[in-house]
Amino acid sequence: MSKLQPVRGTRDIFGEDARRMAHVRRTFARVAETYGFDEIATPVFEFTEVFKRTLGDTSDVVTKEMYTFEDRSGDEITLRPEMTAGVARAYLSNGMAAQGTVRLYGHGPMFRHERPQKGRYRQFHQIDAEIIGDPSPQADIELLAMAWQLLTELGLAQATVLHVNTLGDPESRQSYRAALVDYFSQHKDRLSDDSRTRLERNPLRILDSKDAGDRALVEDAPRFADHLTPAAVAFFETVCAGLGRLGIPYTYDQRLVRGLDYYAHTAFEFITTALGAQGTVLAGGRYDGLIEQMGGPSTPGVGWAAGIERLGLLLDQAPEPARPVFLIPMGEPAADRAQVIARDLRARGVRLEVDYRGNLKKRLNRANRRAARWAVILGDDELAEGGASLRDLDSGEQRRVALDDLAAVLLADTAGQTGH
RNA sequence: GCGGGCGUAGCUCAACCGGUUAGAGCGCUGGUUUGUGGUACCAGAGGUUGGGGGUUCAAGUCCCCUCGCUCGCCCCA
Repeated sequence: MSKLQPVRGTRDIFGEDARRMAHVRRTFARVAETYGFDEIATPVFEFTEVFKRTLGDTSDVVTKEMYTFEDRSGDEITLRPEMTAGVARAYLSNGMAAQGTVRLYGHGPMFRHERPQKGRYRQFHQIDAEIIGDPSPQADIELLAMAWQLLTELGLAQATVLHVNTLGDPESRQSYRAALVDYFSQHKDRLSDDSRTRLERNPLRILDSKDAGDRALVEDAPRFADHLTPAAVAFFETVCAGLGRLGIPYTYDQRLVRGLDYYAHTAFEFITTALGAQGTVLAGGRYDGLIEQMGGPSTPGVGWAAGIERLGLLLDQAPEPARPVFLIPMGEPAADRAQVIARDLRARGVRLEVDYRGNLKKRLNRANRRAARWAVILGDDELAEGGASLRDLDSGEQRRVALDDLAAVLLADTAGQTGH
């Protein structure tokens, strides 16, 4: 069982899983286009620098989760652990600043070397949306509106809760961070081990610790709200008002944080309780400092990403496979004709499978198992008169149809169901 | 990276306090039937019981290691 197994944390996606994920992707693409986003596909690997600079040297993702290697020419390469860094790099590489604000969406595999769990893989897939170049809270609102519409169309809006918080502007953050460090340092002895390291590396993270002792301390910790500048407050209130106006339910969650310095203002997560410890299904926020940190001009940005597997897992039922037409030629001459007939029908858009083997009973049986809608039976009798027997596999009705009319008849019926 | 649970056919599961050729259902292939389905009957293929080592007259069953899956922690989609 060692050789023919996929690498830990990776898996083959087919059948129902593939259908669930395709449904998520297609729904997302449609909604994103509707909001005026253009598709972008960036490479699945980048120079390691790209992620190191944006994620910071101390984040968990960089220190212990990246798939990093040296390629044959000696370059340090990393499989992308998330999409934003690559998109930001593409924005700079292609001089997109000249276009003004850009709205980009994309999807694809991401890689993190973590312990797999339900809804968590080492290769997983995300959909991603970014608005780069727009400093206004309107951009945040649109992005959230789009996320909400996506979840609604997937039937998941009720299954998730939107948590929002503000991380303020840089001044707010610095002031708050200092206050937090000060406070927790005084109670260092009561902090959990994990949180003691957080205090060094990423003090905001202590706020969402799951440790009971930490939580007690957090109760009395300084509040971000008390350290926000008036401008930061105004920004956040605009976002919240927008959510209210659009009828998007949310809860203000002061413990929702992002560790890295380039984040600013809005942070949000859509959370479900249906996936165990992997409750976050779609998350994002504003990253006004990121592009500058990467070496570009100061450029605002907001975005979010969602796990396709997680969304797919939450769909209460998988999309049904499309129902094909089953072409059944009986005998050699019919089989020869069937090749041409099949090609012509497919060229006109009929979803068609041909079954050449076994007696009619067996073949109709297979047609059932493939959930075929129609069986087209082609035998000597039919061929003699240039027609075929068309059998409705739901009702059992059967009639003769001229070969020339076949495509029209089948397309008239399947038009409504071959969608997806 | 740390801790708990679990590994028997493609899938879901049997196999007593260790006991001799590891079974069943579903699925798959063929037949009853080159021409009418969702049913039936018959037959067949498919297992190094995840892998390795140990204890024993004897291991799917007990012990150790390892790999994989799974749940939680860290972190995150």
